[in-house]
Formats: sequence, C-alpha cells, structure tokens
Amino acid sequence: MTIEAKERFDQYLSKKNLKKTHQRGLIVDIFLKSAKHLTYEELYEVVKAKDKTIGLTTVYRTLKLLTESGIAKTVDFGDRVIRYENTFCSGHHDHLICIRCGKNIEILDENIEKLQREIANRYGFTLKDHTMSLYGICNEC
Amino acid sequence: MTIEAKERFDQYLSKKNLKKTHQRGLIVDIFLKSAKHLTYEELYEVVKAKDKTIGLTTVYRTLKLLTESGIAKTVDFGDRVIRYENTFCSGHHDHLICIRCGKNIEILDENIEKLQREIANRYGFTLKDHTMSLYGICNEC
DNA sequence: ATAATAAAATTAATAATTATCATAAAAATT
DNA sequence: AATTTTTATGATAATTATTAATTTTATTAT
Ligand SMILES: [Mn+2]
Ligand SMILES: [Mn+2]
Ligand SMILES: [Zn+2]
Ligand SMILES: [Zn+2]
Repeated sequence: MTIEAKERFDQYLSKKNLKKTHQRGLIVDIFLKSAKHLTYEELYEVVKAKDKTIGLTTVYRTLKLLTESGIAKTVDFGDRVIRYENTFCSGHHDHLICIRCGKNIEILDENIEKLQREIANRYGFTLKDHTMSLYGICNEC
Repeated sequence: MTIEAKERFDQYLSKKNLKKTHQRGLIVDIFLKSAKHLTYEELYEVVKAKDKTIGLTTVYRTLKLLTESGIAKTVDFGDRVIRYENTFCSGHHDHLICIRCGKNIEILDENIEKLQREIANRYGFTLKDHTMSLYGICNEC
C-alpha cells in the first residue's frame, strides 16, 4: 500500500516532467509512514529531524504535489487547522471527533452515503464529493 | 426575527458587562440585514460605506461577539474562506454547493440527522454538533 | 562529461488576524 | 450635571502562515 502510493507519486512526477529528488523522496516516505491527519507543522518537524538542511518551502511544495497527485487529501476538523491524510490507507470516509480529547474515528455509513446522493439529485445536482464531520463527546470523556 | 436577534445581542452585552456602542449597533444591524454566508471582508465593506471612521479591528471584534453570543455561526465551504451566517434566519441545516457557479442551497434531512445520531451512539459518543457539505454540479451548470 | 532544465534553499513579500496603547465614549456614582 | 470608573475604539505595530523571487545546486538527457 505504501509501495503503491510511492509508485503513484513517481508516475505523477514523470507525467508532469518533474524531477525525482532526495528531498521529495524523503518527504513522501515520511508522510506515508506517519499517523493519519498530519499537519504541515508535524510533518516538517519529522522531516527536519531526518535532514535538517531541508527548507520549509520544499515541504509546502511537496505537500502540494501529494495533494495534486491524489495521495493526500486535506481535512479540517472545525478548528481551522489543515490536516493531510493519506488516501491510500483507506477509501472515502467521514469523521467522528471528540470535542474534549480530540479522538478521531473514521466512519462510513452506506445509508447516509445513499441519502446524500438522493438529496443532491432532488435538487438537480450531480454529487461529486462531500464532507461530514460529527462532533461529540466520547465515552471516556 | 431581526429584532429577536438584536435583543439577544443586547442581553449578551449586559450579561458580560460590555458596553452598547454606536459601532456595535451599526455592525450588528448590517450583519442581520445582509445576505447569508458573509465573509469578514464583505461585512467590512458595507460597514465602511455606512461609516468610514469604523476601524477594521472593531469589525473583527464584533464578529467575535456575534459568534460568542450565538447569533452568528462560522461555515467553511471547502475553500478555506470563513463565512458567517445568521443563525436566526433558519435553524440547523447543512449545505449543497455547486462547485462550478458557487450556488449554495441549505438542506435538512431528518433521516440523515437521525442516522448521524445513531452512528455516534454506536461508537459511544454523545453527538453535540455536526457539519455536512455536499459538493456537486447544479443543473444550470 | 557537458549542457539543459528544474528544484532547492534562502530571503523577502504578502495577507490575514491579533496585540498594544493612547484616546474617546459609555455607564455608574456623586 | 459633573465626576469617576470602566470599557471600547482606532491607529499602528506585531505575529503568523503561506507564497514569491532569486541565486545556487542537483537531476536528467545528450
Ligand atoms: Mn480520515
Ligand atoms: Mn447556511
Ligand atoms: Zn473524548
Ligand atoms: Zn452551478
């Protein structure tokens, strides 16, 4: 899965005539190995720890490439912080977030997914994408 | 409805020992009269047109008060732009957005709302809030 | 190996928001 | 009504996150 993602990235680079560099390789490897829902800052910290000569701009640029190539997807859990998630770990899903401890559960309900398409159709829309975040308090809090 | 909101704002001010000022009154009035899903910038433009001596900081501060008092609610339609909507115009709802023309329809489906609560419960969560945005292409586009 | 091309790092620029502070206005007190 | 106290305001400065510009360096093709 990580290998698949890496291949996809390499293919994207060649398709766009972009070069394969040490920096890009390192950043992608770290991203694919990391926890889900990573912020730019979290990623940059790890990258710097591995190679402190890498500039912050390169991390921004590579994160953009990851998003363009479909390997990463941005999510926002209502706190205005952009997080990046690896789309190769799991397919489409929504999120259930604890507003006390920040616990984050990935959910997927086919009934809801179907209803969403139905509602869109009812208004003459062709549904392309959606986001849904449920905020609550978990049983440990 | 606008009057009700204005009262709520005044009550909030007294409860918090905040003063009733010309600027706050003007900004709230304009906000309550405006279109839904207003950005800070759009609001500031209108405010400046009415009274060009009002500083940008005051608009930011008042928008914060509106949010704290529950009269305004921030929404993000996936473009990282913060918009403020008047909660007194309508109750809870979700959004259906055209990614071509930006058309925005407010939707509410009791079946989905029920399923959301059920899913949360299944994971031991007490649901407090949620956001759902459907992105698609409208029939005019 | 050389040349051509693109990427990197560094630095500067930009934009959005928030902090500081001196002045002004509102509310409370006399 | 004048005075005092409290809080708000507007101007400016500071901060933060992100992007742009530029010079140097690395990668790829010849
Ligand atoms: Mn996720
Ligand atoms: Mn709305
Ligand atoms: Zn929790
Ligand atoms: Zn449209």
